[in-house]
Amino acid sequence: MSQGALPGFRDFYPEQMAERNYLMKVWRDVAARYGFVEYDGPPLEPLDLYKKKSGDEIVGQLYTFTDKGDREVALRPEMTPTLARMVAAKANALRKPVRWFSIPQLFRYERQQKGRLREHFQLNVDIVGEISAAADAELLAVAIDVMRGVGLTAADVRARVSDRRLLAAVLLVSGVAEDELAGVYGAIDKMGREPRTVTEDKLRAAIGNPDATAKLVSTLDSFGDLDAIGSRFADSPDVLDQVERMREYLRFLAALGVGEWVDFDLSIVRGLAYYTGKVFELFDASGEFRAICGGGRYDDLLSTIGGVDMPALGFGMGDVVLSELLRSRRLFPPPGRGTEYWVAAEDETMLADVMSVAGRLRAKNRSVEYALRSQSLSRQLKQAAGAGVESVVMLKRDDYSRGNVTVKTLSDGAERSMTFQSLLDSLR
RNA sequence: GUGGCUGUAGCUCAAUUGGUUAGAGCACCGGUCUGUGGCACCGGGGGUUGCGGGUUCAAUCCCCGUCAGCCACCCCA
Repeated sequence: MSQGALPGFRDFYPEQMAERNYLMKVWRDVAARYGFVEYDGPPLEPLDLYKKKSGDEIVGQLYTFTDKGDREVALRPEMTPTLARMVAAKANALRKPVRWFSIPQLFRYERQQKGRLREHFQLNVDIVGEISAAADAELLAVAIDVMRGVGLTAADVRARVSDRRLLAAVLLVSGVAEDELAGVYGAIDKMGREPRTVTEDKLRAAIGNPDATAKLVSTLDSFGDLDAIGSRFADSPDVLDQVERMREYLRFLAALGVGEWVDFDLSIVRGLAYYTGKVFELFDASGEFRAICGGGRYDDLLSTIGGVDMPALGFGMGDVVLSELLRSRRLFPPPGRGTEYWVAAEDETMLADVMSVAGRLRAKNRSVEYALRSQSLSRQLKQAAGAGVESVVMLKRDDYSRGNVTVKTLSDGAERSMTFQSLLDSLR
């Protein structure tokens, strides 16, 4: 076996490159449809940029090294800190709200698994400077429209939405202490993937007040039902206020035409510590793959990183899981047509004539190939068929000396004789 | 980083429960069909059986290590 790429890194052969280009085109088209403009930043950043946001423990999961100028640097594991820096630097000059997107290649030093490599491309879409839930709805609609753009339906993919503030209100009203919230978040985040008894044990361990635990456990069944949450906590103004905000969000999503993709699910927490409000994840409905996309509101990050107080929200959608899903559903488009014309000569001494014809066709913006050495006509046609060209321009010695060529259509074998000039004239 | 499963040509798989020059199909390259392709036929390249060690008269097959892949944990981009 030859040694392949480094673990978790990919070689993109033409076939995979076509898939990657297709996906990126959909990403760009959909983002543009919503008025987002593309930006990019450096793939290498100061290590401090990530420490500032996530603390020192994140360093173990990054590609880091000391450069020749003695700087601690890291390959970017995510785009948001870079975005925050860039926006903060020009905060006053930018028209608000900022609607930017990017498709960075990101790196993470972790053991690879299906759907999770050490390198991937990720669509990042962010809105900065807008607190309205309309912005949250707009953001999720972009992610869902990408699903539509690649041919997936609301039966294939579900968007699960929640809000940190609603969850916090429910927990606090139930009697969970402020400093216990983080531990409870962890247990709730996993409740969809673990037996209920495990979740209950974790809650008991995380919460000091037994009454609070009992109340919470009895509420878990209602986590997917916003109305049930509302009626269960009807005596809590804090919860009701958040329930009403969630209803507004869901109304906006329906207005944007993506309501049928969305499920309310209070157990969506998202791991990142910086999310402050609405959060969402996109999953394939069969549960076969990892999350396709995750995002939400992170109103405090700009001030943490850039020293500018601006509300912000965004999502990341990686190419790995989505590509796996599209491959399994056979949704990648068939390879596009490659070369249009193949120039072949009946006479093996005519290679220079072949090149001349190819050159003039290329000057007309046509893609043209030919055998790079003199070969039998049989051989040339075989190569033309292998290359998948539509037409072969055949040069026969006597004919060509009078300015004539024969154009053969490979699909039906039909041949037409014409002057080369008329062929050129027919091409705009 | 921890644990489990797996590892034979580019791909999919064989190889009498250790037995001697590791095979086939597809793919690729070339040839014939006496200069018009996709068919058919013929031929060719390509494996130190992931790598290293051990047991044995003998290892693709058994044991250990290592690397890689897959899965779970961790963690989430």
